[in-house]
Amino acid sequence: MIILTQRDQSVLEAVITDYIETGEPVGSRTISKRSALNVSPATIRNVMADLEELGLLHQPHTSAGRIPTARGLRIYIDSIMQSKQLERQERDLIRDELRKRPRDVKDLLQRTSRFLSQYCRQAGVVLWPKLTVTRFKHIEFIRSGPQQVMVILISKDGLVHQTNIEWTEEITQRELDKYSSYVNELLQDLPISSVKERIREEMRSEKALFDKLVSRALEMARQAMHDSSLDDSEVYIEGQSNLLDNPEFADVARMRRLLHTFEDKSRIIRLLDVTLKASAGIQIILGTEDELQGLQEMSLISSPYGRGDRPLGVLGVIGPLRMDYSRIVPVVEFTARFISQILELADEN
Amino acid sequence: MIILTQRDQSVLEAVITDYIETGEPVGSRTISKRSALNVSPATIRNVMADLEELGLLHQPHTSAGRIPTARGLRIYIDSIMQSKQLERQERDLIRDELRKRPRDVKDLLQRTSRFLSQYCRQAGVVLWPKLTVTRFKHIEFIRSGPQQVMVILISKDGLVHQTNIEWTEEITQRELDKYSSYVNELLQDLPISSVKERIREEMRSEKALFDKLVSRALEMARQAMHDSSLDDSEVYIEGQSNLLDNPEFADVARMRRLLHTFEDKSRIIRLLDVTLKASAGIQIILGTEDELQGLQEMSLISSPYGRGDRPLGVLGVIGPLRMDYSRIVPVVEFTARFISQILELADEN
DNA sequence: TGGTAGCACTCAACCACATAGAGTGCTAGA
DNA sequence: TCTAGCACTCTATGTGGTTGAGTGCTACCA
Repeated sequence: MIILTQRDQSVLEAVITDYIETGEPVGSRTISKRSALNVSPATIRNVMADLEELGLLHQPHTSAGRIPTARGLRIYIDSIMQSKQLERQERDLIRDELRKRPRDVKDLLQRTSRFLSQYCRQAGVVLWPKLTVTRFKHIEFIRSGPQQVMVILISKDGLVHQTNIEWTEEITQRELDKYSSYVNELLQDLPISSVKERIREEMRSEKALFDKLVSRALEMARQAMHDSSLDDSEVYIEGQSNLLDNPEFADVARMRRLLHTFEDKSRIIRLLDVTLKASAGIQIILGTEDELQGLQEMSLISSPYGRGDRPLGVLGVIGPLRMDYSRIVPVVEFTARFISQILELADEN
Repeated sequence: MIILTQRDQSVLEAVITDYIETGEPVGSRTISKRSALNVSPATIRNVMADLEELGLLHQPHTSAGRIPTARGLRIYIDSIMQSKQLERQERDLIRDELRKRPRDVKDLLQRTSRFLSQYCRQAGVVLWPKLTVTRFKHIEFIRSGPQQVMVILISKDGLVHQTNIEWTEEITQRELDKYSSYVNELLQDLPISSVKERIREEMRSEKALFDKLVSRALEMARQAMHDSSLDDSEVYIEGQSNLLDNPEFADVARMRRLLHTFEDKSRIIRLLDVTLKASAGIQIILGTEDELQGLQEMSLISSPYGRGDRPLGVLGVIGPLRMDYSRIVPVVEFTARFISQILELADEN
């Protein structure tokens, strides 16, 4: 555990704030002039040397100023930084932006992602709710071939999921309708995670053993819910081009690495899944080599949305390590809360 | 109309092939050695000077070689280039790639886009089928609140579309089921473009005037089909990072412009719509300033897919002007044909 | 003992200048 | 009509010098 004196903290904060603003290494003179503590550059230099020894600052070359390391940022974020409060008008703006034209969930989340990217001038990211955490609302079997059935599954939150299944014998739409309505009745309001279980249970019941319709309907439902893609996650990343405006991406090689990472969504999904499972409010992950390969020098501010006890997905902002955390953190926090509200409303019915 | 001698054509072709390969301006000496016509560099220089005067070649500075202009490329593509035939094994590879795991349409097209990007090492692009060009298969009204109805609309090709409508009075799922089955009967197999018309017609019929259920069902269907998003297009662009590997994007400013363009999909959609409407097989658009703003120096190779008389969407490849057209054109062509086949099969039922 | 002033030192960034090499245009000759 | 040769142009690359920001260290002060 690193213990910093009040002055150390002030200097660290000053370096970081200035660095976040300018993106350039910060010299001792600048800090001496800017910061509240009235000490000379030479003194600052001593403190900075100490902070460098602790691994919180870094000097690109001997005659340059300092920039914060990931470790330095970590400490700043965890114990020094004060998140700015959102102004009322800012909150209103976010609300208006997200509330307009309440179309389907997909639209809402896509727009959220776009909004986050624009408002924070970084990349906005939203992890799509997994079906498995919502509740069953409706299923529909539709004949799409002599022995082919298209299945549409709808969750309480308004998520729509689509699969195809092959059936062993020819089947009419009329029969399928009967299956649908039976299964709908049976599974109404169940958490999707326990649907499989319920079906299996029911299949063992007396009714299923003797009633051909029931047993077939159950078999079809079983196949439909067996689909592995039920558990698939999807992720929206918007505003990647905002990242390019940061001077840290003057380097083309870096850009390329980053875009590659964004295209291979699975890695991002895995990362967001961590936040989802932690589900402990806002979370900030700094891209040191070990944690997010491919996102070195990047940083992720994210928060789960949904009910506290039942998070649906994750939303947040991806940007360079040099981001204005004190501004973006409350924006992400507020957005997550607001989206949760909207979705909860839908879920009531 | 520009008339070129045989030799002019050969030189133009040689410049372009070499330029496509290396990305560097091509000098007279290189061509003299490489090309089949055995003439000295000096002669080539004369020809090149002529071609430059015609606006087909361009010289970045006096002591550099030539690069083709968009106009030069146009002529090359239209009348000089011979598309390579696809090897059997290449065709098999494409087929295997696209046929595996026949999930829903979305998945298929997304994979197609990804495949095109990987195989051509450029960005792959797919314009999603518009609902309006397919035929009606199934509609489902689902209660999502006391006065709110979620509408799921499914087309023959397996496209799923979702809307919400507000209803003026409270309504039960049971009623909604009746509406669904009535509307399904009524609209079965109609082209979606004429569905609105059909509904209006039916609303004027005697039945609708006296039967409350019918009139309400029709009203609901009308509202559902009124949704402007029916006509929305969506577009998938994959493999943007491939573009970065081209040396022409060493320039960061250019990159940024390009990414911005890709994020504002509406422009791309408008562009692809042109191809869709022309529906005349493969089409190559070169990004001279006037045609595609934001895509300067880029080029689009695209082809509609679907039936000839009823194209569903467009797929293709976006890359720099310097692309291996002779290789990519047949790939796009074959892919479009193959995807059309797959979708047509689904449409039969 | 902690803070400060001063000074020598380091290093990137910038500029001016020189050089090499690729490629051209032009002219004279086959 | 084509080609060989030559002078010319222009970029890319490299070199050396200068500038300025910023440091570390030491000596001094309260």
